Amino acid sequence: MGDVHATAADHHPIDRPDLAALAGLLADRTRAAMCLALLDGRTWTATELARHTGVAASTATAHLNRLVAGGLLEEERRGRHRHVRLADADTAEMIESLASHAPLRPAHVRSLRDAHRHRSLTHARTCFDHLAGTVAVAITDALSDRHLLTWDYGPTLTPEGKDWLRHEGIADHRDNRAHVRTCLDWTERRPHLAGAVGAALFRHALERGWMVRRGTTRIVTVTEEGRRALRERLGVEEGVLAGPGDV
Amino acid sequence: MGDVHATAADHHPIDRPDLAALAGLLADRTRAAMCLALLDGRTWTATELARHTGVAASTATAHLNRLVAGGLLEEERRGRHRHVRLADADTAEMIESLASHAPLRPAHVRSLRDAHRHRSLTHARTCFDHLAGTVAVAITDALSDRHLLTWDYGPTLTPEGKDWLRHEGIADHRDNRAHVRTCLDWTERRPHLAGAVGAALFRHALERGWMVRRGTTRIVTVTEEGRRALRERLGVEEGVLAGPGDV
DNA sequence: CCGACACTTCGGTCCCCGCCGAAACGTACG
DNA sequence: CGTACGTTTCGGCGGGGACCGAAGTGTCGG
Repeated sequence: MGDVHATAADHHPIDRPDLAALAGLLADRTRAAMCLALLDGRTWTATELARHTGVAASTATAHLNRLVAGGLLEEERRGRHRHVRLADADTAEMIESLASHAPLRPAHVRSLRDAHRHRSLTHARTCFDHLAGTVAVAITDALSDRHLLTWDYGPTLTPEGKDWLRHEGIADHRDNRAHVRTCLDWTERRPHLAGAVGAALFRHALERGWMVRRGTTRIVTVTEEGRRALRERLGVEEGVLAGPGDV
Repeated sequence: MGDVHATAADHHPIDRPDLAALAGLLADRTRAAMCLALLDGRTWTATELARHTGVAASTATAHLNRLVAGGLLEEERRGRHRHVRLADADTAEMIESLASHAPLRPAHVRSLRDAHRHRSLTHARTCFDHLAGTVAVAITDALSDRHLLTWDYGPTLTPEGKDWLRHEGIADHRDNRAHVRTCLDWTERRPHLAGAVGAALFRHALERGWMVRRGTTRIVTVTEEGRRALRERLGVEEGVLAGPGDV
């Protein structure tokens, strides 16, 4: 039957997901650290990332090339700067989800500053477009306790929950198919609210001055006003909301 | 101030997720292929996986060692055989989710058998404990059309949906917090029903003889009886349910 | 127009790891 | 027992890629 391998096979080009290629992008300490840093949803320059990960500028260039080519990052050249950010919310979710499944490794803490920064991160941080950390889990729990969020057959807003969002003016008007997702917290190992509703809630909190972002990091602190608002509106305990001391 | 790095830092052991380590496990073609194969939820022996991925037995041993050590696989030694399977449904979801984000690569098709196998896989296959492929997407769409499943604020069963499951005898009695999740299909790039409800539905279909698994592969075929049942109960079009010819 | 700066390219080193075959080990089966 | 078979260990080979420093390109600011 001679040469067979050039017949019907070519008519149906077979595409299979290249899992190894995607995983390979994240399989390096430096690139993983870059992606984790970019989870703050901001735009970083190449030099910032190089300094943050502790590698030479030339090494950072090579890594960013691969991440951009792989579609994980998007770049924007402005003058002599190379700005990069995560491609989209979907990519961010994938990375955060992967991180939540990853084994925990004891990290080398060099200074008291490091230790404090870590405490702040576990307390409240951004996760691309929504909130993560102890505070996020507490808010999620509070929503559940008040029957605004239910877990039967998957996390969903209850009718009361939808009304509450509208009443608070948080409802995401741009799409009426707002998405409730939950995100597993690495520190808490418990789910917190994510998706479009989680993002709208966080945006709302920032606009009302309930929370502020700490400089150029992922760290978020809850303001005095925020503590009051969250206690009054959701019954979140003040103790949980108090950060690890003021910096 | 001399030696500082051995003070308060040690009191607070800092654990950070080792994203690179987890990704590294999947960053190899052979290991990725093994995990993808294991997505059928079955138990494979080391030799089977070696043959399936086309590597020597000794190479397979090394890979399995790493996957087991990394917690992705669980093993069971029986006599001279080493049986492995994915650690749990959570791990399977993570891999499938990662696969759905991975870039598609044109695969090398060697034979007509390969091409046909691929068509069968895209039509209907197992995804650990539930169904994936064109048929799964069609069923999910049908559930949505009949308002048994809603997408507002995240995928959830409607009250009608819960009643329908109970009426059909599909309800998962083991836990009343059954979980609705959706899984992005690589072939369709559209979501299909997963989670506990998806699993219960698939189990039900197997028990009623609506579908049968094809040998030791992930391939699933819809029986004549299944076609009728799905059309009558959910209004799924027969055309979609017909497989790519009988083998 | 000249220095400072952000980034890139290039050359070179080093190490990790995926692969194999050969031999050893242990179990199953006649 | 002895043979067959599934799996493991070991040695060795080869390639890919992570890293750096030095030199080059382009841009901004004085």
